Amino acid sequence: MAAFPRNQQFLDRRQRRIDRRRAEILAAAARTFAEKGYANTTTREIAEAADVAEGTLYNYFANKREILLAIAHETEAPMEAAVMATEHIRDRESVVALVERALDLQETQVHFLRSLLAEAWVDDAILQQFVAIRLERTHRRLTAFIAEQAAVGALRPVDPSLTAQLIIGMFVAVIAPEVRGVSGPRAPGERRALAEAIVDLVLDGLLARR
Amino acid sequence: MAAFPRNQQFLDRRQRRIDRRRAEILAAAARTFAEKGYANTTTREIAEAADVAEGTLYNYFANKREILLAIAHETEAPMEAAVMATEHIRDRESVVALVERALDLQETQVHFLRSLLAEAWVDDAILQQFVAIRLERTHRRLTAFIAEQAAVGALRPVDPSLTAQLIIGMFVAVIAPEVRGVSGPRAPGERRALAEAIVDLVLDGLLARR
Amino acid sequence: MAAFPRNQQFLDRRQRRIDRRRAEILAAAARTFAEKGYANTTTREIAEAADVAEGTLYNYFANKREILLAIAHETEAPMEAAVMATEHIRDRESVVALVERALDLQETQVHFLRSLLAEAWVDDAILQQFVAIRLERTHRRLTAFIAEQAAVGALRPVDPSLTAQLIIGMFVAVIAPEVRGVSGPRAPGERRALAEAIVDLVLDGLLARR
Amino acid sequence: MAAFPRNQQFLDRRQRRIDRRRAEILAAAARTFAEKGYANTTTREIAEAADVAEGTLYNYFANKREILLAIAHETEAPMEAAVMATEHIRDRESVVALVERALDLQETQVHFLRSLLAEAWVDDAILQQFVAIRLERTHRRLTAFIAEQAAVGALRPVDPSLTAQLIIGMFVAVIAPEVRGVSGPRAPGERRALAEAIVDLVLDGLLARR
DNA sequence: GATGAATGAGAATTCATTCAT
DNA sequence: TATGAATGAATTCTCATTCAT
Repeated sequence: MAAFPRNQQFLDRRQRRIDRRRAEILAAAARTFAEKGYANTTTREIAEAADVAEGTLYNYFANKREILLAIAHETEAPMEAAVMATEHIRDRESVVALVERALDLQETQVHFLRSLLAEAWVDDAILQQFVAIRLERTHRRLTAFIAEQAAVGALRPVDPSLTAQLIIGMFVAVIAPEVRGVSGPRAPGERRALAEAIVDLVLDGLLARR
Repeated sequence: MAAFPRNQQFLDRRQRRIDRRRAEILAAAARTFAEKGYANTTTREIAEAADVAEGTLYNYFANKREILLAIAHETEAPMEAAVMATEHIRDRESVVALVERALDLQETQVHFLRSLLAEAWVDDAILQQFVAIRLERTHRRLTAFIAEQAAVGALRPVDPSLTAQLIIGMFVAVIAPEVRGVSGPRAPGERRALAEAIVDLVLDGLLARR
Repeated sequence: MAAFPRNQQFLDRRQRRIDRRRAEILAAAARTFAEKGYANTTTREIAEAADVAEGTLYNYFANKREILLAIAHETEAPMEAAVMATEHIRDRESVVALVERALDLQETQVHFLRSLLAEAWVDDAILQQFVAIRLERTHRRLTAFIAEQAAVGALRPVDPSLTAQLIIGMFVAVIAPEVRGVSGPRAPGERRALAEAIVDLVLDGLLARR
Repeated sequence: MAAFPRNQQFLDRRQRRIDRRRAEILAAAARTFAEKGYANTTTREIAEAADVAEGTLYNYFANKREILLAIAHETEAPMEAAVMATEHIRDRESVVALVERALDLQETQVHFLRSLLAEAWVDDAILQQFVAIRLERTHRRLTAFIAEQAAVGALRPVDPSLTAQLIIGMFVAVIAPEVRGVSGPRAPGERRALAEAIVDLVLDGLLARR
């Protein structure tokens, strides 16, 4: 039928419009949640930020909490990628690259992350489902890596689990200010220096060698 | 006047009763805020947890936010003490002692801290007034200490500010699970091991020495 | 014009399609109203039950209330027929036939009637326009019939109006469970027994004759 | 303790005030539900009718539906009494008394009943819990009575269950207009005539005796 | 000081109706 | 005509705060 492609095209266009609208609402909500926190944000504010009517929100999300969960899901892909990257830690350079990547949080992702983390302090389901689960995986991988390197004599015989936790802490400390919104994005050069400093500290320690 | 001492005594007793009641309310509020977050806690819940009537809260605090601020103020003394302690870092043992102390958060303080930190993610005034200000002081002291030790050749010539930030991150990573409430308090022996591991890692690094 | 018949035919077909669609919507709405009540039924539910889009409803009816009124109008013909039938009460057999017919409510009509009666409890316009008006006509006819039969000595000298009201009450009591939806349709044999029992009771009373 | 009675007295007074307020809200809600139906009545309207703030409703009832259920419960006592009264049917006079009593619905009860019955058309839980259950009990008692009287030869050998249903129908027909609100309360004399007419019709039938 | 019922502004959510496609 | 996303007024319910007792 000749009409099919044309019809299909219309459907596609409509679907694209819907997808775009959904993404706009999500971005607007993330911005607002990041600014004031989930509980202090009203659906009216989200609607205004997204430039739609309040009722329109409910054509895309069942309720306010579903918006938060959708935001949390949006962070899954990039966080997953970051977790995967911990597989490839081999040498100094790979670690530096990893830290750099972790600092490569786009503006949008910053809002999504801040919304997520602020709520994770308060909402056990969010904490467990979207934060703890990934921290734990990262921790496991790092622990395994350290243990394995220690076994072959490349690293000192430290407590692998504890050490992994401390390294993650450094990591978090580095991204925290930006995620919280107290400092803007870092310049690329700064990122590199930061990444190298972490690796340096972790591998060589502070003590001066005689 | 002969009546004075007796009157004074009454006033003291009354004052003590008032102080005690105030502290009870604060502890109850901290528990509840820690469990559900400030915004999700109703004054009714606070009143119930404190076993007083809702109206009674308003005899002690001007409004709900003042309760939160009072909680934040309660954390000032212990946090101040922790900050002060960073003055005394001299050798391995002093650092270990410091970390141990930081882990010495009483049950009550845990609730106060969790309430405070959860809200600091969302409320700029809280963040600035009660958290950032102390982090910055700690960071300054640590930076100065590292620079000074490097100057005399006791430490390697690292970037002192960055290193200070990373060390604080490790610290935070270690207390975070308990503050967030995902793990219970640690056994004393565990604390010591943790403190030693941190110092070990920071000072000697991970690399195996040939 | 030669084209006319063909054109006409198209128009007829289109008109039939429109009429059919309208009837489908009405039936779907009646089912839904009957199940949940007018006020608890959303236009979305009606549309889904009729398998059309929500907007389509508004091509056939000006608004939700017009759908209810159209349903009410649908009940006019059968109820009118029932009212007319009261004209023909002559002997036992004719009354039995009348009651049987009243019980001959089709599945569809049951939904229409339930929607109508539920709303008549709450909506004065509906009550007056579609229910009361017919009850009154029935009552008038029955009253006249009883009076007239009493005048010729066929019936006892009762209060005709009151008696008419009581008879209508029995009627209603008999169809009520099915209309309300608490009992399914009755078997034909049951209907006949019911009709005969009513006539029996009304004409002969309960008292045993000596 | 001397203070006890005084304290008790205060509590009683407070409790009485609370009970009174609750009853006022219930009466106001019943009036409004009776006028517009449950679903068409807003909590704002109830509050206005009760002359309290909207929030106050929720100090007395968990939600709007609980108000309806409380209304339904209010009808329990009088309806129960009416059902109990069917026990005492013995002779003409007792039946007349029974019908009279059923017509003795106070203004308030009329609103409560109308709210209840209107909703019973639409809400299965209400129908079952508050209406059907009592109709069934009444029906059982009446059936048993008729069967027993027929057994001793006092009544004709009719179908007791069917007859009971028809009698209930007459009853309902008599009270329906007032409950629905289309006719005002009847004068006492009228009630007596009505009651006697029902008994007359049921016992003696319509047919003239030769 | 203590109480808790009353308040009403404000929140999330629903839904009849409109209208661009 | 048919569609269904968009709208925003209206609704139910919550909750910090007040105040009479």
